[in-house]
Parts: sequence; C-alpha cells; structure tokens
Amino acid sequence: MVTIPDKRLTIRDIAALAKVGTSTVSRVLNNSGYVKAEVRARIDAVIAQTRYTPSEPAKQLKSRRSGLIGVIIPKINSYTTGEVVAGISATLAPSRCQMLLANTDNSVAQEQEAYDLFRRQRVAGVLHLATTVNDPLVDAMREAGLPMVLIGQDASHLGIASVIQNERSAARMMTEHLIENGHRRIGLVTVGEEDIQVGGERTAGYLEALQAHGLSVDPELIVRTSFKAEAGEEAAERLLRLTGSRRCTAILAVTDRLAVGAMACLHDHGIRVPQDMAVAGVGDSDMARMVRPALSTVHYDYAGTGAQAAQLMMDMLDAQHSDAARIVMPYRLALRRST
Amino acid sequence: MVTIPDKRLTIRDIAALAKVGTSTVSRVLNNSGYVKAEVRARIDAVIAQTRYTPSEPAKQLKSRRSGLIGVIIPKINSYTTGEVVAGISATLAPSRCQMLLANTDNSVAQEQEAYDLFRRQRVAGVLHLATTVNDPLVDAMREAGLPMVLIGQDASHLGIASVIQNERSAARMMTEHLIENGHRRIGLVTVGEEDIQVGGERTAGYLEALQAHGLSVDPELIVRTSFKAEAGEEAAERLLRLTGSRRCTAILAVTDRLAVGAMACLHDHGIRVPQDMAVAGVGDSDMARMVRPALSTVHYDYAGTGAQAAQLMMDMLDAQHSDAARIVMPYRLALRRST
DNA sequence: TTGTATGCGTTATCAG
DNA sequence: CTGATAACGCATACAA
Repeated sequence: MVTIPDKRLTIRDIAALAKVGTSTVSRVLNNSGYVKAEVRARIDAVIAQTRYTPSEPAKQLKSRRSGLIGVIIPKINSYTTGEVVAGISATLAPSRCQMLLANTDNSVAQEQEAYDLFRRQRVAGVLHLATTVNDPLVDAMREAGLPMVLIGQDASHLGIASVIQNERSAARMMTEHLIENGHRRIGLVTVGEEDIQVGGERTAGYLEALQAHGLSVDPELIVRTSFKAEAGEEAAERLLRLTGSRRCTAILAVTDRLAVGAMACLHDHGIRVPQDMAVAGVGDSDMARMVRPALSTVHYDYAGTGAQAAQLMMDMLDAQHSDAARIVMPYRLALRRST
Repeated sequence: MVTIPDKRLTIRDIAALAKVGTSTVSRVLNNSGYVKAEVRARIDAVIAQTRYTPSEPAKQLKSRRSGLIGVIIPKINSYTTGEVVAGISATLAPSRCQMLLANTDNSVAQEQEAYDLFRRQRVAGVLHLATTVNDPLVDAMREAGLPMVLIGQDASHLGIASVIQNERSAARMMTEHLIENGHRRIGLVTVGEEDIQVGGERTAGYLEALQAHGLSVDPELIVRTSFKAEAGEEAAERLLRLTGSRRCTAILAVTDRLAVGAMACLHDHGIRVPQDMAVAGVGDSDMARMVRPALSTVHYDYAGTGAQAAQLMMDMLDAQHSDAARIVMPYRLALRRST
C-alpha cells in the first residue's frame, strides 16, 4: 500500500514510492536496459496503483521526438475528407501516434496559421489534404525540414511526397463509358480550376475523352459551379435551358454531390434517369448507392489513400529518407442504374 | 515516435543574436512585462529573420498549461460527427488551441487507449462525442481531474458537463406530425439500445407519441437494425412483408441514412412516397435535401453543438469551475416532400 | 527595463 | 544491474 500524493505524480514520486532511482523507473517505463525482475515488479505495482502517466511533453523535450502528426484538411464535413481521415487515423493508431487536426476552410491564412501551430507543437510531420498547392507554404515547410505528405495533389516534382488519384484518367474513362452508351452530347458540371484535381483534372479527362472520340466540345454544355448544396441543381437547370438537339443526353458531374443535385433537378422536371438523360458522378460517396436510380460513379479508395499517406509518413520518419515518393491510387468505375 | 530534425533554434539563440537576455526575448514573445520599443524591434527582427518558433512542449512543461484539447469521436466519417467537429474546430481556432482527434470506432478498448494517450499528452481537457456513457471511464477521468464535456449523452447527474439534443422530444414531435397527417400504423426503423440517444431516446419518443394519441404499439412495426449502408433498405423490406391492413402507411427512421435507405427500397417496390407511404428521418443530413422526394426530418444544429461544447470547455478552463453544466440544444422539424 | 539562475519531468551518461 | 546528475527549451522570481 502506498500513499498517493495529490499533486500530479512525477517519475520522482514513483521512484520514491518504489524506493528506487528515477533512472530505474525510466528503464521499466521504456523497457530499456536491465532491471531485476523483482524490482521491476515493485515499480509496476506502484505505477498501477498510482495510475501514473508519464508526461509526453517532458519526454519530448528531452528526447526530441514527437508522437504528434499534424493533419491539415480543407473541410472536415465532407465524405472524402472523412474517409481519408479515417484511413489516417487507423494507420496511426497502432504506432500510438496522435493526430493534430486543423481545418482550414480552404483559407490560405488559416492554412498558414495551422502550420505555425504545428511547428510550435513540434509535430513529427504533416499530412496535408489539399485542393491546390500553395507553393510558398511548401517552400517554407521544406526549408523548415518538416516531413510532409501531400494528399490529393501532386507536388513530387517539388520534392514533396504525394499520394494522389489519377483524376484525369478516371474522368476520361467515365466519359468514355457514356460515349460507348451512344451519347454524343454530354453535359459537364464542374467547378473552378482553383481546385486543381476536381476542377482541373477531371475536366481535362472529360475533354480528352471527347477529343479522342472525335466529338466536338460545346462550351454551352460545360457549366462551372461551386460546391455548395444547391450547385448541382442549378447547374442542371442551366443545362436544361438548351432544347431540342442542342440539349445533352447525358451529364457528367465532377462530384457525386453535384450529380445527385442534378438528378434532383431532372426529377423535378419529370425527366427520367437514365432513359431521358444519363447522369454520372465521381467519388462514390455513400450517397451514390442510396439514391434512386443508384448513381454510376468512379470509385476511389479514399480510406486507403489516407492510410497510404500515413504509412508513407511513418516510413519517412523512421527511415529519415525523404525521396519524394509519388503514390497513385487505383480507381474503378462503379456502374449502377443512372447511366 | 520519431526524431525531429534538430537544427532548431532556441530562445537562447535568439537572445544571443539580438544581444539581449533570454528573459527579454521571452517577454516580447509573450507580450508580458516592459521592453524598450527599440529592443523589442530588434528582437522581433531576429525572430522574423530566423523564423524562430517557440517550443510548445517546453513552454507547457514550465507553465503547466496546455493548448491541446482531446476530442474523442466514435466514427469520423459520418455527417453528424463531421458537423460537430467542424463546430469544435471553429470555436477552438481563435484561442489557438489545437485539436487532438481520436477515432474510437465505437470500441471501449480504443476509447480507453485514447484517454490514456490524452493524459500522456497532458491535454487541457477532453471533448467526448459519445453514443453511450462508459461509467468506469468517466470515473477515471473525474478522479484524474481532467475537465471534460460530453457531447450527445447526458452525464450531468454524474457531475460531467454535457451538451445534448432533446432526442426524445424531437422523435415524439416528428411522430406526432405523422399522426396528424392521418397515419395510424407507423413503422419504426431503429437501432440497438446500446446507442442510448439514437436507439433508446428516439425510440422512446416514438412510443410516447403513439401512447399519447391512444394508438397501440405493434411490435411487428418496429424493426431494429444497424448503421450499415444497406440497413435502411433491409428494414423497409421487412416492413413490406406485412400486407393489407397490417402494413404501415408511414415509416419513421431514426436517422436520415436509414430513411433514405428505406425510400430506396420503396422505390424499388414501386411504392410512391409520400402518396403510398410517408417516410421521415432524424438528423437533417445533407442527403435529406438532395434526395427525391426531399426528406422530412428533424433538424439539429450539430455544428452549434460542437461549438457550444468547445465554448463550455474554454469557460471551464479559464474559470476553473466545473459545475457540470447541462446544455440542451434546440431542434426543429424540417418538413419536406416525403411526408 | 533588463539579465541571471532555477526548475518543470524526462532520458541518457556515467560512475558505482 | 542501479542511481546520481546533467541537459532539453522555456518562464519566472529575483537581482541589478
């Protein structure tokens, strides 16, 4: 039986209680060096009884190592982000690494702020889920020698490890699927090019497919919108203003949310999917399987993407090498009833 | 656990470069005490040039204060969780607090593990988004004197601050809406009671409404399922096995996902919503507005819930009082086309 | 106003 | 095998 001092316990308290030196306690805590079984047992007992928990900050101060990984995301409440973070979380957990999460709301200022806070906390590395690549920030980080892995954007040419999807190829394949189904006029609902992958690459894939099949690109069929909830509906509304032979017979939306919004609009206009108009999305969010008709879309392994990025970080950290790996995740078409 | 690249500057380096003492640097860093403007400028210049970033762990070791808040969630990739975390994040950011996120996958073991890691990191407090209340854990935390706020579960009777929704009342109100629309046989798609609020309270609200209106409770109309993707469809399938007058004319699902799943099933059976059968959900996830017919549901302010919890934590931290506040968030019916 | 010295809780070194 | 003791980077009481 030992008395528990009511302050926060330190390793010294444990040592005193167990009548040993602090170094011996440290050894049993870290399983390093030799400690006589009997002494070890005594110390373990004291630790268990006192519920002693070593201080990570102190440990880090001394050992200069951190169990913290900073994770930057543009928006927490999105399907994609959720999946990626879940993958990261699952991969980090076994290493007893903790995730410091910063939501930037797509603001460069907040991104900067987040990086600053991460540096103060002395995170071991940063996983950055990005929609665009902020060069000054990348430079600063590299200069600071902070290991980082970019998710969703390719900056391997800048020496930054990246885990990405082949967005262009995926969008092209989905567009070709529509073409193979006989569609010649395919509407595109997309977003601004600031979002390099979604607004840029997916759009490029669509264009590539049309050109490869000798179809002309009609600017009237391309509508750029935003990510807000009603965006898909509004975009489809625009597309429906075209009548007769100018109207498209299929719509490719660059995200599932946009696609589902478009389907809602078509439904409200009494236009049947896919008989009157086919609709396809990209991303395979949970919604895709649940709506009716079920949405044809591109399936990405977002959880796997997060896991890969986290694993890459762990590897970089304990190998000390930062050879700017570039991992391209696989994708597949998930064809359902909407096309 | 990994070694940090170690060419990092310390406050001593800055002091040397600016030709002052470390305490003066500390004073300008923290805006405390008096520093001659000229000297301050010189130090600021050095800090800017060197991109010096003070070490939070060291600071914490000295001052025994932490800028870390632990956040425990059962599942990251859900609409509700995303919103709550977004609210927390937005509230914490201005105070330059960082969020340590732990995903427990609804496992008690992982929950325990997360708390343990939080204690090691010396987090200032814990925000816990819970589906059930784990008494031993609560006891341990209280004993450890770690401030905490429970989100989604009421443990104020145990002396734990809680931010909750009035689930029972909300479910009852939605059920009454269905009753007022003339429905007498209302199916319930719910989940296990381990999830106290969703499986327990929302179900209780449904029962209360029936009883208050003198309607009998038919066990055949209550199906308990899970949260998995196909759960809603399967549950509706079960409900449809009842024919003629035994079949319900409306379905209340305890989450929007379940409701949307049920609607998909009805669609596949050629049953029109709401003409042949009304469907209502709870939660007002983004899906609710996007599906067709748009889903009638209960709207909760999840982001506000997270924000309140975070604010409560900040208050507890700087007032040092922990009077077990209990905040009940408002809700409202969001009636759309499905009922 | 400014600088010096001390200690926060650990680990690592180095004698016992 | 074990135990003093010196850092780690910072804030702060105390001196100057």
